[in-house]
Amino acid sequence: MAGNSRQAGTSVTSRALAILSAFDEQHRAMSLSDIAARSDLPLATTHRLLGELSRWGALDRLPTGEYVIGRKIWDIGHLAPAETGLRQVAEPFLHDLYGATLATVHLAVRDGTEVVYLDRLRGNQSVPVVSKVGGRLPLHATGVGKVLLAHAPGEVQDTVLGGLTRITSYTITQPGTLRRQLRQVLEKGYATTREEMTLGACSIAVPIHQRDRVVAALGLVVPSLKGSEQRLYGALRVAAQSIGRRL
Amino acid sequence: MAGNSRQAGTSVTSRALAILSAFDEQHRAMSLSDIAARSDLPLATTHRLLGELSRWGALDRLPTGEYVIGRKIWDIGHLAPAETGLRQVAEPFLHDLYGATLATVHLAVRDGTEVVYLDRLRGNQSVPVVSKVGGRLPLHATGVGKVLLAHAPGEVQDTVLGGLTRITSYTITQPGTLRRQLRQVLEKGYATTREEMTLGACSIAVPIHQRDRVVAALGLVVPSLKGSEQRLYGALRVAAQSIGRRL
DNA sequence: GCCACGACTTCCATCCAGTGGAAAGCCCGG
DNA sequence: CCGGGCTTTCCACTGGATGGAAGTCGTGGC
Repeated sequence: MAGNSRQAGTSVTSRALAILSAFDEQHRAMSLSDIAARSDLPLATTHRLLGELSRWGALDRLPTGEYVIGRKIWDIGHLAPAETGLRQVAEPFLHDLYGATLATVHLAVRDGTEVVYLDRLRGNQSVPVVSKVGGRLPLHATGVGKVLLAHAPGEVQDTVLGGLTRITSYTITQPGTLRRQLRQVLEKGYATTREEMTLGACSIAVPIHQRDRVVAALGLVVPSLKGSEQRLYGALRVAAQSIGRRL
Repeated sequence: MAGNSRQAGTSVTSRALAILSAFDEQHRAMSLSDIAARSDLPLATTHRLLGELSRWGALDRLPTGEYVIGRKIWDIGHLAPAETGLRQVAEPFLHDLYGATLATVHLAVRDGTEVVYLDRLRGNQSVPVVSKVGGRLPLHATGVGKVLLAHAPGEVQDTVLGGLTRITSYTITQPGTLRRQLRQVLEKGYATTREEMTLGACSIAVPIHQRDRVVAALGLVVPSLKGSEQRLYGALRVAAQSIGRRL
């Protein structure tokens, strides 16, 4: 007595992809049952797909039996032109920026209503930051996020402004306040945050233009912007222009 | 009149994976027909699978109609623990190394008979290097490669020694010579190359130990090792030990 | 201007590969 | 030694993937 009653709209391929989607920052290692539950697939099916994915190298298996994302995915991911191209070009300028400011340097793009960090240079003894390369954060509480949001289509802005979650006591949660700031970002050419994402961390960020489109943002994280805002902005602007010219 | 005669041993999932495998360093952007040819699948099937993969975000489509690896793969790849964990830990030490030496810094692991570069800090005006983050190079012609090869299982060594391809006129292609060097790597604790991969570039590299296993290699690329070998080795050893302790 | 050619997209009858419930292993901890 | 949770294997069934062919689009040669 065997069954067969697949849900509508789920091709075989998308099931394999659903399994990959089950992994995220909070779920880097999962057991068979976890994965089956999170991807909403029957155990037996999940088991077979996990086998195929592991054999190919998309997943690895830990000694504990848990599954994790494998090297092959990491590998192939680095062929993505947007990410890698931009990174490649920006890399030396990020180093220069770090050398000139000793602040944590961020290179980020927008994906939907989130910031995705493409690269990060972390100063050794500098402010603690939560960003990770490949990681995501909300658009409204980071320097690079505000820049990207200010240059995003209106509908994206509306979505984000409609759900401003509080992260620290300084996070901006009033749509009106943020909208005003976004207008200023366009006027002044840079965005700042003051402990809105992490207590003790302020940031300043500028857009990177490719031709006349904003494709990424470049930011610095420092303990305080007091007095150094213009100097940091100057360094950022030069770097962002140089990167943009080379795209 | 439709047909259906699938080759044995090709599950649906592996067809989707075959498509992803069709992409590599030399083929970052391909048309439908290219992909179908390279993954040895019928056009119509490839077309449908490409559609599914694109819809999910595994692939993007350029304005020209060509397909490229999409951000989602890049994203998920960064959840791979081996790659990301090691990188995360090593990052600050790589910066220190760069600061201390101003040489190009490499962090790499072995995958089969190749080096995979996990991270690279490129000095601005330093020697040109061919490595890319996520890229692969042969084991026998790079500093990090020799280290990883020296600590690899015998069968891997045999395979590599059996096919030493020439890259520059200084590349070591005599199995005996290389085998002798590998023994020295184990004795001295570090490996060197002299223009074996790129003319005008020498390198020095050390292993990174996790408990008592060699999990990665750390290397520097400089115009010349003359006189600075011991100083560079010292800096590398300290960094590698610090990284190893934190794993 | 028009046709020919290549590349991409859509269609659909066929049929076998994927499916998933169930049952059998396996492993701990009590 | 037994019970419960998790993983692995099994297999009859069926509906979705398949791919040859036909349709469409774009382009360049004459």
